[in-house]
Amino acid sequence: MEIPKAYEPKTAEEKHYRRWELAGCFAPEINENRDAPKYSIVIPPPNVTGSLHMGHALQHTLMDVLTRRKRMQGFRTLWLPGTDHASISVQRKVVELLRKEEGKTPHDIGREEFLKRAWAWKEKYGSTITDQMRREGASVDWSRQRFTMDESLSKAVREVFVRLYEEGWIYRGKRIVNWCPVDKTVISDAEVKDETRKDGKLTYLQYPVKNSDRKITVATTRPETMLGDTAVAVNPTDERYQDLIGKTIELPLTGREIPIVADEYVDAEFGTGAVKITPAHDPNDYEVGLRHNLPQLVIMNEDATMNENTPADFVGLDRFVARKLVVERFEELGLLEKNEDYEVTLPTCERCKNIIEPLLSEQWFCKMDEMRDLALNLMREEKSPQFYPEVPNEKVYTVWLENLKDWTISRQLWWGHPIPAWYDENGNAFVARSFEEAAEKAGTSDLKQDADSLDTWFSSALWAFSTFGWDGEITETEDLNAFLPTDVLVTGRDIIFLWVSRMVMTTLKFVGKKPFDDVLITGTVLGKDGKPMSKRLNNGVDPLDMFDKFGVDATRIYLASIATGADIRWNDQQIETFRNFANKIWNASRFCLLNSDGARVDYYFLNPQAEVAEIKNLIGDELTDDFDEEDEEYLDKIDPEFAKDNPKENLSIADRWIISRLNRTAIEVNRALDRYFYHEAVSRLYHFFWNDFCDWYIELVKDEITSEEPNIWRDAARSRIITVLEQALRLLHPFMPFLTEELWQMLPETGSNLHNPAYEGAEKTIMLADFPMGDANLIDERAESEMQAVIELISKARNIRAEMNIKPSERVSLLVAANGDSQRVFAENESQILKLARANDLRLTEKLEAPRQSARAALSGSAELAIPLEGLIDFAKEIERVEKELAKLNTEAQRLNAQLTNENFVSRAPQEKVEEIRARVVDIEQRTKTLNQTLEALD
RNA sequence: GCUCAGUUAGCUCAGUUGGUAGAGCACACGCUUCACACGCGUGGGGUCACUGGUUCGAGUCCAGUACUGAGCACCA
Repeated sequence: MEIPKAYEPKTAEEKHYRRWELAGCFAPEINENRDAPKYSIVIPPPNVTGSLHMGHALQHTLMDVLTRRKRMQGFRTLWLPGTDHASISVQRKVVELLRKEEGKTPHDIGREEFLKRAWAWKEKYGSTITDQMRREGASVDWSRQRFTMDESLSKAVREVFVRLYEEGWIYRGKRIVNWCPVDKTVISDAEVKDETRKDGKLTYLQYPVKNSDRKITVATTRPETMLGDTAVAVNPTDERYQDLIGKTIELPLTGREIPIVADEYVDAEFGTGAVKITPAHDPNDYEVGLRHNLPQLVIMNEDATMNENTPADFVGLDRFVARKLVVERFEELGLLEKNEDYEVTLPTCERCKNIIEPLLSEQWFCKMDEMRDLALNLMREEKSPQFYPEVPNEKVYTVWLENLKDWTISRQLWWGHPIPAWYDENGNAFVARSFEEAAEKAGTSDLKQDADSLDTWFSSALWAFSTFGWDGEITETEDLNAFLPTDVLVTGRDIIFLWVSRMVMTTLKFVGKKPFDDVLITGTVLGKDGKPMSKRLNNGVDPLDMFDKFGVDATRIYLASIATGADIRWNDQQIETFRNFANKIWNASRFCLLNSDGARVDYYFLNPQAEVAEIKNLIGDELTDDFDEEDEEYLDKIDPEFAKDNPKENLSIADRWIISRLNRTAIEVNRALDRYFYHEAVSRLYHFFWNDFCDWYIELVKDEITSEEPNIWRDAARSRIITVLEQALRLLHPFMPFLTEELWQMLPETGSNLHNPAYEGAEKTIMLADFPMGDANLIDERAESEMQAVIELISKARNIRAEMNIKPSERVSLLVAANGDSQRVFAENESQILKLARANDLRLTEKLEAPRQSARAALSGSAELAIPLEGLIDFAKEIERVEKELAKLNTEAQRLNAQLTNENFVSRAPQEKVEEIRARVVDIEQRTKTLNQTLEALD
């Protein structure tokens, strides 16, 4: 077999995905077990405008690891993919394309034509991200792929809108909203992001009082809005302004006269104690305006230029230009009191980052009270959904719900779900599932549909059940029954409000079920500079570049190695670690494969007792006369006399040790993944594979399996190592699907017989192999401690060699003093010890008898090691080495003794603990004694 | 302003019932050891931000301080 020396990720990556997909491995239908428990995840739908970024790669990896493991465990597993229509993003792309290619605006071509272009755009570019998901190895069921504007999902949107309207939760009203002048649409509170700027100004403007030489000073961060002022307010108790309440102000620049009103809202302590009131451009002013019956004067256009309600020389000016001009004019009039630096917090549009303009506007709103309570009750009564990590996410979620305000759901966009409302010529609204229904309600067909569309998050809110076929008319489907609630939602913390909470609310209301059990909130992958990746900072890392450079598997397992929920600063060196790990797996497998003649993958090599039990179960406990020929080959397996000569049942300490380590690892990996502790699972696998399997097990059995002589003992050893490897590959598969599949296919005698019973008929693939759960009965504490002693002996010998500068080619002798039991262990592993310590003989005695010219080391269990170094020993150096060791022991002894002489410790600490410390002190004393003798001998 | 999180080896980070401080990388020394130099062996390196408290015992629990970050509120 020709196997390249270095792992080439591309080769494996190109080979397997399509095969898996064609074989139907991703669909739940592959599972042949009728009674299999289900496991389901619905993907957070990426935007059709998006291309894969590190956040996706992270989330997809985490979802795929869970999905692949559960699938291997025999669950009926579904990971449902899909995409989101992303109305603002697509709209912006299409507008831009239109401008560039044809120099036209959307209004030039009209709504219908615009939507055609938008669909075309979606068809052309909308699958970028789903193609990239194939590259990631994401085992999603493409046959169930959804898009938020699919007919069935759109129908669900209309249905939900109509029902909420009919129940009075959705209404149309005039309110101050967040207006994005660049996207030219309203956005919801949740889509506004506050940004603090230090270069703001607080401008103090003087307003002359009519028929008086008094002026009243107001402060503002947005001077241009004074053009829309319809009052000045002061606190009713403010003595400074008592005589001015009820007077009139001649508003400069406008020629308008406005009243001075008294309102509790004004804080007398802040600024000048007088506030300009602009009801149409500020939410607080709006409220004040309502209380005092003030006019609502809108002074801006939808692109945030000044409108015809402003003086002629302002009309058409951008808001920021107008701002400067207002200040200039006030200065000219001598009415500018001051203009001081001020730190301001500006509302910005989450999507386009431009500054939001609060604006009076008529929109559709959704009152959340009822659905909010459903969600809060679910949390209170069932503590659901369960957040991971629970702190701080559960609180963030709950507090947000408690303070929830009405949701602005209309958008001035064409791309999206049209609002199912029609107006007659008098402007009466008819909300209906279709035009026909609306016409019936209105009693006329002379209706015009609402020009706006719905917030993209409105359809996303239904994603948990609309993806399973719920459309309002159809409310039960096989998938809905089978897969809802899903097991876990994996997503980022930025959309807990925008999405997670809303799915909980709508699913409870419309399906009467919770959408998911768990919510796993991932951290943010930051750039190398520790800041969130962004185009502006140019600190982004493209996952596809990482795939090319380090391989998909290395990238995946690196992403999984990040502690759950923690932010991570991107670092190429970390991913390189896992690229090297992939190569290590490749080469260890290569070694096993190069020595695999006569070997086969057979789990019973790792658990012969299970085979014996199975055979006994098969043929009965007693060997009766009707024992037929066919059974004879089993004889050696159940008869202790024969078993002696059966290599399958004669396990060395090293064999029992690696089997124990393997099972311990499997148990820990499963335990960790059950708690979404991916990083712990990765760490366990990494160290099991690299340290236990490669550094020790391969080295310990190397001679045996590379022996030239083919015989049953060698073949058994080969089968054992290759079976351990195969188990390790299964454990690694959810993290590194391509590498493990590539290698697994090369192993001798792998087939669908290794599959989980649920997939017996399927084409052979590791992704359907039974996931090892680990068997606690195969954890062998004794083998582990015995092997630990062997490892310690070898390590100490190597340490002496390195510190004494003994050439690798120089063979040494090992003199070891140990008790009977330890001697047996060392003797059993003599050849391995000699090889790995580069020694040519090992002498085991009760008491150490070593020449003066020896280097020595104390081992655990009162054992001692000496290496005679006649002519080689550097006494000064050896003294130094031993003293260093003694110093270490001394520090520890002091600390432990301090504890033991502390009466409080001895009397109050658990007896167990005290005994443990005592035992350690004894051990340290023993070692110290040994080393002191060594020093004496050296003097 | 309120709330929360973080502060552990040069770097990036683990450390869940309080009981000998860990990993990877980097660093030093030595290796053509027949799977792997994307490697092998050995080693050095930390008063776990600071102050106080609880405890026989604190990286771990409590209070406070400093710095970093996030969310919410305010923002005339």
